Amino acid sequence: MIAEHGADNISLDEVARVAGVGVGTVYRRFGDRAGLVLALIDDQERQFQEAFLAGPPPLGPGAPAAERITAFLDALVDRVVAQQGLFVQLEKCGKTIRYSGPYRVHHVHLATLLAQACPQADRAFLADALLAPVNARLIAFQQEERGMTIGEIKAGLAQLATVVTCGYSVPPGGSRR
Amino acid sequence: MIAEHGADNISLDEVARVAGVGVGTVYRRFGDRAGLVLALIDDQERQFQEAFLAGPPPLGPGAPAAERITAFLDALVDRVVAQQGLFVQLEKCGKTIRYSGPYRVHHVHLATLLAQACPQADRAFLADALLAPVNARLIAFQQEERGMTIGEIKAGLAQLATVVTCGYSVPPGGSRR
DNA sequence: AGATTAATCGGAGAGTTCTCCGTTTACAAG
DNA sequence: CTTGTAAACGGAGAACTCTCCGATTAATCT
Repeated sequence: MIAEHGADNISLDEVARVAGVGVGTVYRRFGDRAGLVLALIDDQERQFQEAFLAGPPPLGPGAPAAERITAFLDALVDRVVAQQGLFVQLEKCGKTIRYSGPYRVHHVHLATLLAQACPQADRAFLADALLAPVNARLIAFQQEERGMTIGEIKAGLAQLATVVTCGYSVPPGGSRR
Repeated sequence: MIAEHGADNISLDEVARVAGVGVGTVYRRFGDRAGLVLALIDDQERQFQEAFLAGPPPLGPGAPAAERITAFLDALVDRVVAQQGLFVQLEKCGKTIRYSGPYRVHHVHLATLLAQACPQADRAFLADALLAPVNARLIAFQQEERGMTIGEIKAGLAQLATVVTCGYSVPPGGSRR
Protein backbone atom coordinates (compact mmCIF):
# COMPACT_ATOMS: atom_id res chain seq x y z
CA MET A 1 0.00 0.00 0.00
CA ILE A 2 2.82 2.38 0.82
CA ALA A 3 4.58 1.60 -2.44
CA GLU A 4 1.38 2.40 -4.25
CA HIS A 5 -0.07 5.39 -2.43
CA GLY A 6 2.88 6.77 -0.44
CA ALA A 7 3.30 6.65 3.30
CA ASP A 8 0.90 9.49 3.83
CA ASN A 9 -2.53 9.03 2.25
CA ILE A 10 -2.93 5.75 4.08
CA SER A 11 -5.92 5.45 6.33
CA LEU A 12 -6.09 2.77 8.98
CA ASP A 13 -9.64 2.09 7.87
CA GLU A 14 -8.28 1.01 4.54
CA VAL A 15 -5.46 -0.95 6.10
CA ALA A 16 -8.08 -2.86 8.04
CA ARG A 17 -10.23 -3.37 4.97
CA VAL A 18 -7.31 -4.63 2.88
CA ALA A 19 -6.19 -6.88 5.72
CA GLY A 20 -9.72 -8.26 5.92
CA VAL A 21 -10.20 -7.38 9.58
CA GLY A 22 -12.14 -4.78 11.50
CA VAL A 23 -10.69 -1.43 12.47
CA GLY A 24 -10.79 -2.41 16.11
CA THR A 25 -8.41 -5.26 15.46
CA VAL A 26 -5.83 -3.00 13.88
CA TYR A 27 -5.99 -0.67 16.85
CA ARG A 28 -5.81 -3.48 19.38
CA ARG A 29 -2.68 -4.82 17.70
CA PHE A 30 -0.83 -1.59 17.16
CA GLY A 31 -2.32 0.87 19.62
CA ASP A 32 -2.46 3.69 17.15
CA ARG A 33 -1.10 4.93 13.88
CA ALA A 34 2.32 5.50 15.40
CA GLY A 35 2.43 1.92 16.62
CA LEU A 36 1.75 0.62 13.15
CA VAL A 37 4.46 2.80 11.68
CA LEU A 38 6.90 1.64 14.36
CA ALA A 39 6.11 -1.94 13.47
CA LEU A 40 6.85 -1.23 9.83
CA ILE A 41 10.14 0.32 10.82
CA ASP A 42 11.10 -2.38 13.24
CA ASP A 43 12.73 -4.87 10.87
CA GLN A 44 15.27 -2.51 9.42
CA GLU A 45 15.76 -0.92 12.80
CA ARG A 46 16.82 -4.24 14.29
CA GLN A 47 19.33 -4.76 11.52
CA PHE A 48 20.65 -1.27 12.02
CA GLN A 49 21.05 -1.72 15.75
CA GLU A 50 22.74 -5.06 15.20
CA ALA A 51 25.16 -3.35 12.82
CA PHE A 52 26.29 -0.60 15.17
CA LEU A 53 26.26 -2.73 18.30
CA ALA A 54 27.99 -5.85 17.02
CA GLY A 55 28.79 -5.47 13.33
CA PRO A 56 32.13 -4.82 11.66
CA PRO A 57 33.95 -1.52 12.25
CA PRO A 58 33.94 1.37 11.78
CA LEU A 59 30.20 1.22 12.51
CA GLY A 60 30.54 -1.61 14.99
CA PRO A 61 33.06 -1.98 17.82
CA GLY A 62 36.74 -1.98 17.00
CA ALA A 63 37.31 1.44 15.52
CA PRO A 64 38.16 4.54 17.58
CA ALA A 65 35.15 6.30 19.03
CA ALA A 66 35.46 9.38 16.85
CA GLU A 67 35.35 7.28 13.70
CA ARG A 68 32.43 5.27 15.00
CA ILE A 69 30.50 8.45 15.66
CA THR A 70 30.90 9.59 12.08
CA ALA A 71 30.08 6.15 10.76
CA PHE A 72 27.01 6.01 12.97
CA LEU A 73 25.64 9.35 11.81
CA ASP A 74 26.37 8.38 8.25
CA ALA A 75 24.50 5.11 8.58
CA LEU A 76 21.67 6.82 10.42
CA VAL A 77 21.14 9.16 7.50
CA ASP A 78 20.90 6.18 5.17
CA ARG A 79 18.55 4.53 7.60
CA VAL A 80 16.22 7.51 7.71
CA VAL A 81 16.33 8.08 3.98
CA ALA A 82 15.54 4.44 3.28
CA GLN A 83 12.18 4.78 5.03
CA GLN A 84 11.81 8.50 4.86
CA GLY A 85 8.05 8.52 4.42
CA LEU A 86 7.54 6.35 7.46
CA PHE A 87 9.84 8.46 9.60
CA VAL A 88 7.99 11.58 8.59
CA GLN A 89 4.78 9.90 9.67
CA LEU A 90 6.36 8.94 12.94
CA GLU A 91 7.38 12.48 13.68
CA LYS A 92 3.89 13.73 13.02
CA CYS A 93 2.46 11.46 15.68
CA GLY A 94 2.15 12.38 19.32
CA LYS A 95 5.33 13.29 21.10
CA THR A 96 5.18 10.05 23.05
CA ILE A 97 6.49 8.23 20.04
CA ARG A 98 9.05 10.53 18.52
CA TYR A 99 11.50 10.14 21.35
CA SER A 100 10.86 6.58 22.33
CA GLY A 101 12.03 3.25 21.06
CA PRO A 102 14.65 3.70 18.37
CA TYR A 103 15.59 7.21 19.45
CA ARG A 104 16.53 6.10 22.92
CA VAL A 105 18.72 3.33 21.63
CA HIS A 106 20.46 5.68 19.23
CA HIS A 107 20.92 8.18 21.99
CA VAL A 108 22.44 5.72 24.43
CA HIS A 109 24.80 4.47 21.77
CA LEU A 110 25.92 7.89 20.68
CA ALA A 111 26.28 9.13 24.24
CA THR A 112 28.49 6.15 25.01
CA LEU A 113 30.74 6.88 22.06
CA LEU A 114 30.86 10.54 23.02
CA ALA A 115 31.89 9.60 26.53
CA GLN A 116 34.99 8.02 25.04
CA ALA A 117 35.69 10.73 22.48
CA CYS A 118 35.19 13.76 24.69
CA PRO A 119 34.77 12.82 28.34
CA GLN A 120 34.15 16.21 29.81
CA ALA A 121 31.26 17.25 27.61
CA ASP A 122 27.58 17.05 28.52
CA ARG A 123 27.22 13.90 26.47
CA ALA A 124 23.47 13.48 26.99
CA PHE A 125 22.81 16.86 25.48
CA LEU A 126 25.46 16.49 22.85
CA ALA A 127 23.93 13.24 21.67
CA ASP A 128 20.55 14.93 21.34
CA ALA A 129 22.16 17.76 19.45
CA LEU A 130 23.86 15.45 16.97
CA LEU A 131 20.75 13.35 16.48
CA ALA A 132 18.45 16.32 16.00
CA PRO A 133 19.65 17.20 12.48
CA VAL A 134 19.14 13.61 11.35
CA ASN A 135 15.48 14.09 11.02
CA ALA A 136 13.31 12.87 8.19
CA ARG A 137 11.56 16.18 7.69
CA LEU A 138 14.66 18.30 7.89
CA ILE A 139 16.43 16.04 5.43
CA ALA A 140 13.48 16.17 3.08
CA PHE A 141 13.49 19.94 3.36
CA GLN A 142 17.22 20.17 2.74
CA GLN A 143 16.90 17.98 -0.32
CA GLU A 144 13.81 19.51 -1.83
CA GLU A 145 14.07 23.17 -0.96
CA ARG A 146 17.79 23.66 -0.61
CA GLY A 147 18.80 21.21 -3.31
CA MET A 148 21.27 19.46 -1.04
CA THR A 149 22.31 15.91 -1.79
CA ILE A 150 22.53 13.13 0.73
CA GLY A 151 26.28 13.25 0.27
CA GLU A 152 26.41 16.90 1.26
CA ILE A 153 24.28 16.26 4.30
CA LYS A 154 26.52 13.41 5.37
CA ALA A 155 29.60 15.53 4.78
CA GLY A 156 28.17 18.31 6.91
CA LEU A 157 27.39 15.92 9.72
CA ALA A 158 30.82 14.33 9.51
CA GLN A 159 32.49 17.70 9.74
CA LEU A 160 30.29 18.69 12.64
CA ALA A 161 31.07 15.47 14.46
CA THR A 162 34.77 15.96 13.89
CA VAL A 163 34.73 19.48 15.19
CA VAL A 164 32.70 18.42 18.19
CA THR A 165 34.83 15.46 19.18
CA CYS A 166 38.03 17.44 18.81
CA GLY A 167 36.71 20.71 20.19
CA TYR A 168 35.32 19.36 23.39
CA SER A 169 38.72 18.15 24.48
CA VAL A 170 39.68 21.76 25.03
CA PRO A 171 37.67 23.45 27.78
CA PRO A 172 35.88 26.40 26.18
CA GLY A 173 36.35 29.95 27.33
CA GLY A 174 33.64 31.47 29.46
CA SER A 175 31.18 28.62 29.70
CA ARG A 176 29.52 27.99 33.04
CA ARG A 177 26.84 25.62 34.27
CA MET B 1 -9.05 28.88 25.10
CA ILE B 2 -5.42 27.76 25.11
CA ALA B 3 -4.94 29.02 28.65
CA GLU B 4 -7.95 27.00 29.67
CA HIS B 5 -7.66 23.76 27.72
CA GLY B 6 -4.04 23.68 26.59
CA ALA B 7 -2.77 24.10 23.06
CA ASP B 8 -3.72 20.58 22.11
CA ASN B 9 -7.34 19.65 22.76
CA ILE B 10 -8.48 22.62 20.74
CA SER B 11 -10.70 21.88 17.79
CA LEU B 12 -11.21 24.39 15.05
CA ASP B 13 -14.92 23.65 15.21
CA GLU B 14 -14.93 24.99 18.71
CA VAL B 15 -12.78 27.96 17.77
CA ALA B 16 -15.36 28.80 15.14
CA ARG B 17 -18.22 28.34 17.56
CA VAL B 18 -16.63 30.53 20.22
CA ALA B 19 -15.78 33.14 17.61
CA GLY B 20 -19.39 33.09 16.47
CA VAL B 21 -18.57 32.24 12.85
CA GLY B 22 -18.83 29.18 10.68
CA VAL B 23 -16.04 26.67 10.31
CA GLY B 24 -15.59 27.67 6.70
CA THR B 25 -14.70 31.19 7.72
CA VAL B 26 -11.94 30.03 10.03
CA TYR B 27 -10.45 27.92 7.28
CA ARG B 28 -10.70 30.66 4.69
CA ARG B 29 -8.90 33.05 7.01
CA PHE B 30 -6.13 30.76 8.18
CA GLY B 31 -5.92 28.03 5.57
CA ASP B 32 -5.60 25.25 8.08
CA ARG B 33 -4.73 24.47 11.64
CA ALA B 34 -1.09 25.32 11.05
CA GLY B 35 -2.03 28.73 9.72
CA LEU B 36 -3.98 29.52 12.84
CA VAL B 37 -1.10 28.45 15.03
CA LEU B 38 1.30 30.56 12.97
CA ALA B 39 -0.96 33.53 13.44
CA LEU B 40 -0.93 33.01 17.19
CA ILE B 41 2.84 32.84 17.13
CA ASP B 42 3.29 35.81 14.88
CA ASP B 43 3.22 38.62 17.42
CA GLN B 44 6.02 37.33 19.58
CA GLU B 45 7.89 36.20 16.50
CA ARG B 46 7.94 39.74 15.14
CA GLN B 47 9.31 41.04 18.41
CA PHE B 48 11.93 38.35 18.44
CA GLN B 49 13.02 39.09 14.90
CA GLU B 50 13.13 42.77 15.67
CA ALA B 51 15.38 42.01 18.64
CA PHE B 52 17.98 39.99 16.79
CA LEU B 53 17.91 42.11 13.65
CA ALA B 54 17.97 45.58 15.14
CA GLY B 55 17.94 45.37 18.93
CA PRO B 56 20.77 45.94 21.40
CA PRO B 57 23.78 43.61 21.41
CA PRO B 58 24.75 40.90 22.01
CA LEU B 59 21.51 39.68 20.40
CA GLY B 60 21.35 42.54 17.96
CA PRO B 61 24.15 43.98 15.80
CA GLY B 62 27.26 45.34 17.50
CA ALA B 63 28.69 42.30 19.23
CA PRO B 64 31.11 39.86 17.58
CA ALA B 65 29.44 37.16 15.53
CA ALA B 66 30.36 34.33 17.89
CA GLU B 67 28.69 36.06 20.79
CA ARG B 68 25.65 36.89 18.74
CA ILE B 69 25.27 33.25 17.79
CA THR B 70 25.21 32.18 21.40
CA ALA B 71 22.85 34.98 22.31
CA PHE B 72 20.58 34.06 19.43
CA LEU B 73 20.35 30.40 20.38
CA ASP B 74 19.76 31.40 23.96
CA ALA B 75 16.93 33.73 23.02
CA LEU B 76 15.49 31.17 20.64
CA VAL B 77 15.21 28.66 23.45
CA ASP B 78 13.30 31.21 25.51
CA ARG B 79 11.17 31.98 22.51
CA VAL B 80 10.22 28.34 21.98
CA VAL B 81 9.64 27.68 25.64
CA ALA B 82 7.40 30.72 25.96
CA GLN B 83 4.94 29.23 23.46
CA GLN B 84 5.95 25.62 23.72
CA GLY B 85 2.49 24.18 23.25
CA LEU B 86 1.96 26.15 20.07
CA PHE B 87 5.33 25.15 18.65
CA VAL B 88 4.61 21.52 19.34
CA GLN B 89 1.36 21.91 17.45
CA LEU B 90 3.22 23.54 14.60
CA GLU B 91 5.64 20.67 14.31
CA LYS B 92 2.83 18.18 14.17
CA CYS B 93 1.35 19.86 11.13
CA GLY B 94 2.30 19.05 7.58
CA LYS B 95 5.92 19.49 6.65
CA THR B 96 5.03 22.52 4.58
CA ILE B 97 4.79 24.57 7.71
CA ARG B 98 7.59 23.35 9.93
CA TYR B 99 10.32 24.77 7.76
CA SER B 100 8.65 27.88 6.47
CA GLY B 101 8.12 31.34 7.81
CA PRO B 102 9.98 31.78 11.08
CA TYR B 103 12.40 28.95 10.44
CA ARG B 104 13.68 30.48 7.24
CA VAL B 105 14.28 33.82 8.89
CA HIS B 106 16.14 32.19 11.75
CA HIS B 107 18.15 30.18 9.29
CA VAL B 108 19.17 33.14 7.20
CA HIS B 109 20.16 35.07 10.28
CA LEU B 110 22.20 32.28 11.79
CA ALA B 111 23.85 31.45 8.47
CA THR B 112 24.89 35.06 8.11
CA LEU B 113 26.46 35.10 11.55
CA LEU B 114 28.19 31.82 10.84
CA ALA B 115 29.60 33.23 7.64
CA GLN B 116 31.41 35.79 9.76
CA ALA B 117 32.45 33.45 12.55
CA CYS B 118 33.67 30.55 10.45
CA PRO B 119 33.81 31.43 6.75
CA GLN B 120 34.92 28.12 5.35
CA ALA B 121 32.18 25.97 6.82
CA ASP B 122 29.02 24.81 5.04
CA ARG B 123 27.04 27.49 6.77
CA ALA B 124 23.66 26.49 5.35
CA PHE B 125 23.97 23.02 6.81
CA LEU B 126 25.56 24.26 9.99
CA ALA B 127 22.68 26.63 10.61
CA ASP B 128 20.21 23.77 10.19
CA ALA B 129 22.27 21.67 12.55
CA LEU B 130 22.31 24.33 15.25
CA LEU B 131 18.62 25.08 14.87
CA ALA B 132 17.57 21.44 14.92
CA PRO B 133 18.12 20.91 18.66
CA VAL B 134 16.03 23.98 19.46
CA ASN B 135 12.86 22.13 18.92
CA ALA B 136 9.76 22.30 21.07
CA ARG B 137 9.32 18.58 21.29
CA LEU B 138 12.95 17.78 21.95
CA ILE B 139 13.09 20.42 24.66
CA ALA B 140 9.92 19.07 26.22
CA PHE B 141 11.44 15.60 26.13
CA GLN B 142 14.71 16.76 27.64
CA GLN B 143 12.86 18.52 30.44
CA GLU B 144 10.31 15.86 31.23
CA GLU B 145 12.15 12.62 30.61
CA ARG B 146 15.73 13.59 31.21
CA GLY B 147 15.07 16.09 33.95
CA MET B 148 17.15 18.76 32.27
CA THR B 149 16.56 22.40 33.08
CA ILE B 150 16.32 25.19 30.57
CA GLY B 151 19.61 26.45 31.92
CA GLU B 152 21.34 23.19 31.15
CA ILE B 153 19.92 23.13 27.66
CA LYS B 154 21.11 26.66 27.03
CA ALA B 155 24.52 25.84 28.44
CA GLY B 156 24.80 22.83 26.17
CA LEU B 157 23.89 24.89 23.15
CA ALA B 158 26.30 27.63 24.09
CA GLN B 159 29.12 25.16 24.45
CA LEU B 160 28.24 23.55 21.16
CA ALA B 161 28.15 26.92 19.42
CA THR B 162 31.50 27.84 20.90
CA VAL B 163 33.12 24.63 19.80
CA VAL B 164 31.64 25.00 16.35
CA THR B 165 32.66 28.59 15.79
CA CYS B 166 36.18 27.94 17.05
CA GLY B 167 36.57 24.50 15.52
CA TYR B 168 35.57 25.41 12.02
CA SER B 169 38.39 27.90 11.78
CA VAL B 170 40.74 24.94 11.56
CA PRO B 171 40.35 22.93 8.35
CA PRO B 172 39.10 19.41 9.20
CA GLY B 173 41.10 16.27 8.65
CA GLY B 174 44.28 17.19 10.45
CA SER B 175 42.51 17.02 13.77
CA ARG B 176 44.45 16.57 16.98
CA ARG B 177 43.54 16.03 20.58
C1' DA C 1 -20.00 -33.58 24.57
C1' DG C 2 -21.65 -29.68 27.05
C1' DA C 3 -20.88 -25.80 29.83
C1' DT C 4 -18.23 -22.01 31.51
C1' DT C 5 -14.85 -18.63 31.07
C1' DA C 6 -11.50 -15.84 28.71
C1' DA C 7 -9.61 -13.79 24.74
C1' DT C 8 -10.46 -11.86 20.31
C1' DC C 9 -13.04 -9.60 17.01
C1' DG C 10 -15.50 -6.00 14.21
C1' DG C 11 -18.20 -2.23 13.31
C1' DA C 12 -21.10 1.55 15.05
C1' DG C 13 -20.23 5.99 16.70
C1' DA C 14 -18.00 10.20 18.75
C1' DG C 15 -14.99 13.76 17.79
C1' DT C 16 -11.82 15.77 14.32
C1' DT C 17 -9.94 18.29 10.11
C1' DC C 18 -10.86 20.22 5.98
C1' DT C 19 -13.77 21.04 1.47
C1' DC C 20 -17.49 22.46 -1.25
C1' DC C 21 -21.06 25.20 -2.62
C1' DG C 22 -25.57 27.48 -2.08
C1' DT C 23 -26.71 31.70 0.38
C1' DT C 24 -26.03 36.12 2.16
C1' DT C 25 -23.87 40.52 2.44
C1' DA C 26 -21.32 44.63 0.60
C1' DC C 27 -20.58 47.75 -2.93
C1' DA C 28 -20.81 50.25 -7.30
C1' DA C 29 -23.38 51.72 -11.31
C1' DG C 30 -27.63 53.17 -13.40
C1' DC D 1 -33.92 52.99 -4.77
C1' DT D 2 -32.92 49.10 -7.78
C1' DT D 3 -30.01 46.02 -9.95
C1' DG D 4 -25.82 43.43 -10.92
C1' DT D 5 -21.43 41.62 -9.48
C1' DA D 6 -17.99 40.11 -6.46
C1' DA D 7 -16.56 38.85 -2.06
C1' DA D 8 -17.54 36.72 2.39
C1' DC D 9 -20.06 33.46 4.84
C1' DG D 10 -21.48 29.09 7.21
C1' DG D 11 -22.87 24.62 7.62
C1' DA D 12 -23.55 20.06 5.44
C1' DG D 13 -20.69 16.44 4.36
C1' DA D 14 -16.57 13.50 3.24
C1' DA D 15 -12.71 11.34 5.14
C1' DC D 16 -10.19 10.19 9.03
C1' DT D 17 -8.53 8.51 13.90
C1' DC D 18 -9.60 6.19 17.74
C1' DT D 19 -12.97 4.06 21.45
C1' DC D 20 -16.41 1.12 23.18
C1' DC D 21 -18.95 -2.82 23.67
C1' DG D 22 -21.91 -6.58 22.08
C1' DA D 23 -20.92 -10.70 19.42
C1' DT D 24 -17.89 -14.40 18.15
C1' DT D 25 -14.42 -17.64 18.71
C1' DA D 26 -11.09 -20.39 21.36
C1' DA D 27 -9.72 -22.75 25.52
C1' DT D 28 -10.49 -25.18 29.72
C1' DC D 29 -13.02 -27.90 32.90
C1' DT D 30 -16.50 -31.46 34.28
